[in-house]
Amino acid sequence: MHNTDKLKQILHKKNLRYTQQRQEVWDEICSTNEHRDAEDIYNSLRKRQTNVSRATVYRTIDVIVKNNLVRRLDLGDGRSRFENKMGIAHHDHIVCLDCRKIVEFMNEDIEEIQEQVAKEMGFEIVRHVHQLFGNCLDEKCPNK
Amino acid sequence: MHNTDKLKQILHKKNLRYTQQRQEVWDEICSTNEHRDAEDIYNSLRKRQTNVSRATVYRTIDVIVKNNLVRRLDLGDGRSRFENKMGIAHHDHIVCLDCRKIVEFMNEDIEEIQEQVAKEMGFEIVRHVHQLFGNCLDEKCPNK
DNA sequence: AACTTCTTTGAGACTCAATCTCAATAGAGG
DNA sequence: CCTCTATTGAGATTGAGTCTCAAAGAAGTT
Repeated sequence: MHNTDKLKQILHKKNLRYTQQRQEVWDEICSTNEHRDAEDIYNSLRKRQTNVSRATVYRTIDVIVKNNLVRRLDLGDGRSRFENKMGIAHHDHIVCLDCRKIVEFMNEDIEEIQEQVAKEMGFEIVRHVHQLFGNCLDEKCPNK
Repeated sequence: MHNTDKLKQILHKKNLRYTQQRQEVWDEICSTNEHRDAEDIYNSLRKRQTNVSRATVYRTIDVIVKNNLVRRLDLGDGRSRFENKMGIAHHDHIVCLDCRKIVEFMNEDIEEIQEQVAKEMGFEIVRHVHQLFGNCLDEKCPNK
């Protein structure tokens, strides 16, 4: 399904209005697979002469996060990153402490065990955060 | 080892000074096993007439976190919680979305698999964050 | 005990991501 | 094209945490 249609569909379903600004923000987010923060997205929009206010960028991101088009990532550095979720399977993240590279991983066994652990402790998991921080062995990474 | 000695020892090793204020903050942190934030700790100190400034509370927490007496916990709600690490084994956390109860868990298999996964992806893990968010089945929990 | 050196403290200013306010603007169904 | 609401933009505000700098105070030295 095309970007425009997907956004329109969701906004309509929730009785929200389809606006130029929301489309611009959504287009911007769809334009790369990097993990960018709200400020980056805002700046990219300005750079291509698209005037959407900072408040609207934040508000639009909230809407699309709540509607599962985008995932909010909190890597503990004080600002949220966002990643397009369209057609992307669940995964968690490994972050290089030197070059800040972010790599995705997914392990079915971990997923199962954590489900089991939670059950044993009397919990039903709604969501989880699993992040590994370390050093990558990449040649181009500083500290090599 | 007694609280006072442990703190003195560490400060001395790092050529930092042992002060009344640092002792007060450390005592306050040792006084419970809850996961409190800096503001809570600051308020508890004031409540018992102990005047340590907010800046000093934050600075002291930084010192003891860096020296492994205390663990900083980021549960994604915008402020750090702290937990005493003295004699406490490694564990991760399950958080109830309804009552905010925090329970600890530890699973050796998950620890091993995540180490393995990181290795396969060319990383050496330095630290990790693993948090499960969900609903507890506790009778006293709201939404029951 | 007095001296010296260097660290620490407190009060409040400041930062920075994110949220809020409210008047003006503009979707969308009739 | 009207009406009813939702949305927008600019800038103020929030809140956790950090910084500044003069004054206070550890701790080693004589």
